[in-house]
Order: sequence, then structure tokens, then C-alpha cells
Amino acid sequence: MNFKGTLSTLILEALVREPSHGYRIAQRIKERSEGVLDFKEGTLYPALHKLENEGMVESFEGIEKGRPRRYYRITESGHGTLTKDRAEWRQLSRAVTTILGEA
Amino acid sequence: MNFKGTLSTLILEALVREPSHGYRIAQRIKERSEGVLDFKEGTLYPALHKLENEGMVESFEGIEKGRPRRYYRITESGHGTLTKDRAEWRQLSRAVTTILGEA
DNA sequence: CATTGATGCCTCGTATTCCTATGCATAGAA
DNA sequence: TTCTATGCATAGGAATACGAGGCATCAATG
Repeated sequence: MNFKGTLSTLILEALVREPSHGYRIAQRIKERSEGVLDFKEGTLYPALHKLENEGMVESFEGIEKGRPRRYYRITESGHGTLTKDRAEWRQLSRAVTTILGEA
Repeated sequence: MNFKGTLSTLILEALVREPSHGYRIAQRIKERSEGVLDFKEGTLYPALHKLENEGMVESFEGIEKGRPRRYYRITESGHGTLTKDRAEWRQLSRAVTTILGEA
């Protein structure tokens, strides 16, 4: 198993409450982590496209402030993956934390 | 910042108590994580060599059961890095855990 | 005795993830 | 008018990990 990146999981989590678009998702992750997590656009957009290819999210056009935005919505499949990813994160983080001390 | 692999940190941690060799380090990580973390040899040895190049560990020849073993010992520099890595892990894991719930 | 499994070290090719840098475009503030 | 924030996107490269292989010894199993 071993550690896999958390970005896709964080993106899915960000879309649970409501659909959002790339830039906003990145901001939200940064804010909620108090600046600790800060994924760049060159990382975010490819990750978003990959999630779409895998059927975890769906995109649609939206208009905000007169400009088109690409919105993403989490799918049923994405919800399932998110649940598994949460469990995996818990297991892995506990394992590492146990070893590194700070129990 | 964002997540960086934890293997090098786990290796340094494994060498704090006493010097060890590759195979044993991998076993120890697996045991202490109750099988959750299981790094392969194709991952472990290159990581070990890299740590040696960076001066985090030193290697020396040892004999066990009549066969030569390559032992590794953590250096002063390695201790310093381990301290920083622990702090970084704490910060990152808290950030992710906060966002993914399960507070 | 021969084979298999565990120990032990190593490298090569590949996949994934993420970064930096860059390009393009609009809107509002200085 | 120029700078900053917003907003989407790709290209090139670094780092991490994996799978598959090679090589060798020793104990147990058959």
C-alpha cells in the first residue's frame, strides 16, 4: 500500500458540500489547512482532469461574474472512492504516527 | 510543502536505537506498523543509498551468521533531519486529518 | 539429495505525483 | 496603465515508489 498522494482525496472532499471550480478548490484546501497544504495549479488541474477521466467527478460549464467557469461535481463513484480513501488515510497516518512517536 | 514520502524518515527512525541493515530495517517498519507499511526492496535500497550520499547515515561492513552484512548507522546530520521530519509529518498529517474529518 | 522459502543485497524500467515555468485571458485597483 | 487576483491549461523535469529481475546462502521439507 504505502503512501499515495492525498490531493485527489482532498479534491473529492472539497466537492462533497457543493460543486466548485479548480481555483476555488485549491483555495479551500489551503484555507482549511491554515496554509499548510498549498497545491499549485500545475498540480491541481491535471489531477482534476484525471478524476474526471476516472468518473469520480463530472464537469459542467457555469457562469460567474460574466465569465465562464468550469465546475466540478462529485459522482456516486467519487463518493465511494472518498469513503475508501478516508479509511486508507486513517490507517496510514496512524501507522506512521505510531512509529514516529507523538502517540 | 505538501506531502513528501515518509520512507527516509522511517529509516532514520529505525536507526536511532541501533545500527541495522537493509532487510532488517524493512522488516522493522512492517512489524511496527502491523503490516500497513510495507516498502519493497526496490524502494528501500535506493533510499538507503541516497541517505548515505546525503550524509544522513553511514554504512559499514558487519558479519552475521558468517555472511557479510551492510550495516547503517545514523549520523548527527541524520538526527537533525529526523527531528525536522517528525515536525513536518505532524503538521501535514494534522492538516489532512482536519480536512478529512475524524478530528 | 534436491527443491523451496527465507534471508540478504542490488539494478533497471516504468508509473505516479508533484513542482516550476510558461502561456493566455479578464476584472478591478492603484 | 500597470499590477494583482482570478481562472484555466500544458510542458518539462524531479522525486518517490513499484514490479521484475538477478545473484547468493542457509535451513527445512520432501
